[in-house]
Amino acid sequence: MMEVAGRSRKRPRRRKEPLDLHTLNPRQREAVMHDDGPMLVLAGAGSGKTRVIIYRIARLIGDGTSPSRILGVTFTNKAAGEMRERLRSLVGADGSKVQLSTFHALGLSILKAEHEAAGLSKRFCIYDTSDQMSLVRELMRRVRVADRRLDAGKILDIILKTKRERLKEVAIDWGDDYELAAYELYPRYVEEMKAFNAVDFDDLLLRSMDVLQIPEVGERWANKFDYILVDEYQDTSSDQLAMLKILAGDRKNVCVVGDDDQSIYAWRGAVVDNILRFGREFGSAKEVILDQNYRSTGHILHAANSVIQNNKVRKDKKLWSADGEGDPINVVTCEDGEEEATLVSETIGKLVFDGMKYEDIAILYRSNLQSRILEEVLAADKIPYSIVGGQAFFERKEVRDVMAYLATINNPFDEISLRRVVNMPSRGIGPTSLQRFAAFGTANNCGLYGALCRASEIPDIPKSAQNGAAQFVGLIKSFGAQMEGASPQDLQRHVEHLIDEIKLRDVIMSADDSATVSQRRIENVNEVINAAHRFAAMNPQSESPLEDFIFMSSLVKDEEKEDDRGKVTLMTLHSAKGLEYPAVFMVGMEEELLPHRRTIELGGDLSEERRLCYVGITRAKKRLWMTKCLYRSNRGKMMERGASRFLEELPEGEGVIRWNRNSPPTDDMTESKADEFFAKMRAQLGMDQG
DNA sequence: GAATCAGCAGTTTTT
DNA sequence: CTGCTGATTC
Repeated sequence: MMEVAGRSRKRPRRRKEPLDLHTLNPRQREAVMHDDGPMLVLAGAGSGKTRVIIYRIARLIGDGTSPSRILGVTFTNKAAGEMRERLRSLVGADGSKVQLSTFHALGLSILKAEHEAAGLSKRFCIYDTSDQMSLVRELMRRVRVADRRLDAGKILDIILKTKRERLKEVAIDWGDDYELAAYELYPRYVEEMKAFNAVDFDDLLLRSMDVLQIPEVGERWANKFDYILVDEYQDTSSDQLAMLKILAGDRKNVCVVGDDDQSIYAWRGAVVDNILRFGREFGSAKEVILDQNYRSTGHILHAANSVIQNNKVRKDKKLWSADGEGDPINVVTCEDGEEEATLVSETIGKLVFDGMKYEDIAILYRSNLQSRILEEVLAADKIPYSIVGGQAFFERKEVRDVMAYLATINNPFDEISLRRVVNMPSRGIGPTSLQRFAAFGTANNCGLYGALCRASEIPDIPKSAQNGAAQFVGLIKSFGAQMEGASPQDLQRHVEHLIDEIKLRDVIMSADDSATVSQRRIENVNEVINAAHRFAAMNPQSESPLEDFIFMSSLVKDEEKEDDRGKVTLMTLHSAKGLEYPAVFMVGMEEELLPHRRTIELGGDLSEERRLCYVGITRAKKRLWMTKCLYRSNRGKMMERGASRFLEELPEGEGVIRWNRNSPPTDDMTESKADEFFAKMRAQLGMDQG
């Protein structure tokens, strides 16, 4: 299984946790000690579920199971990495032999191993969403089904949905332009993906499922693992469940851990039902409920319980804590968004004055739009912050450019990557020439790359474009030959050479943008070289390093891990899942923001929005503020706002104090000290200005 | 082949 | 109010 190329993880070595079962509560111990057969662990927020998984794996190894026959499945590479580390600190070297993977990486492993059976040639590539979009856009241009400005994303959605449901053609339910366009483009999408030797994210699951249907292949994989553990099971899709069933074989030694109340990705195909009917899928399953919370204080948990209880379909459980009630939670009404941001900023100032660290504080919101005003005010108040969920490293334009070159070198039939780089830097191959090349490729069944190879045979192509094509093909071929049989250690050198060869840094420097932006881009390009180096260091055994490096880049959303210490964290409620902070602000607790307008309009099921609220509340360890505005400027216009219905669902009584920003409660924590603090701050600001 | 402009849409996003 | 896309222009 492929290693994740994370930033060099220099975090302090974790203290070695002894495998002492007495540190577990009875329920946790039950889950850890459970013998064979399926088990569902319903783990409420903050109930120590990761610990249970780690300890269970350690216990299995301790009882003689070979580590390499244990499979742990997570949803993110980050989670897999963290689990690997904790495991290593618990059981030592054996821990690294455990197979830890995401469903998608697992699918990729299967497709790589069984590519012949899957009908893929050895060098296939993975298309991510933006590659898929490019393909759909290209198809829209080519087939003028509806040359009006249709949103390629919507068409893609329909195509992908059809593909996931394994339908032969797009169902026409509404007969609108999107459906008709998708209907027209669907077969072409499939055809082109095949011609390009490309698979998309869904294919990693769907096509590996196809392969596993072949009896001897399925059997081989079903016998690979003795025990399977799945984290965040509430987020599994029906395909993932199906895959799990095959891998589990008849032994059904499957342990899934999840929380139906934290299922917030149904819109992305997660099936909450998977958790509610796990027993039916796997036969009589043991069920363990972890509801003792080790994270938050009482009032916060009461609030969370109180809100989530309003969801009708759920596994009944109630979080409780052995610790005290703690501070009440604050529900604050503000005038408008700016005042809300100011309130948050000032309160953070007080918290820090009282000794809290910036990194202990998080601001959560429903939609990324909300971050802007917060940023402005925090910056003005000189409060350091960092935002989670910016553009992922491998999605940045200049990084994609490099990766597209590598993808083309690896698989020249990958036309999306090919088109991206063929005229970068400029080689005199404009849209018209490209069009002619493409037409020739189609007519002679040799693809765009084949056409570029035979540039001189094609009429109506200007000499300059012919030369450009020859030069380009020469470059691709030369690197292709170099990469052939290259060792992982060679990879970095080749990538460096490539970047020089295509004069990427010059291209960036001569582009429009400001010096700082260009500088950043060049740093990103350099970072690709570093990433190649890290990849080589982590995968010294890779037989096709180029290919594996590209795969890694498609599967790993490697956020730039800037140093978040000393900074307040801003992020969406979705990104906050799995994290915890001593102090949390949930801003924009308003109708049409927290139950989001789109969800309200779609009529009916607000349970996922409620879960989102629940996730937000349960991130807080000690202090929680929920803020709302009476007015908010929407798109240029001030709009009156209503309080989120979820605020009504909070408990009554001393655990929740509701107040208005204009009349804060008198017993405010350290008001006099805070005044002193702000006086000092104002003086400082005054000095800065003068 | 690059630059500028008008028009439009505007949740969430682990892979 | 923004940010992106496609079309138009030089």
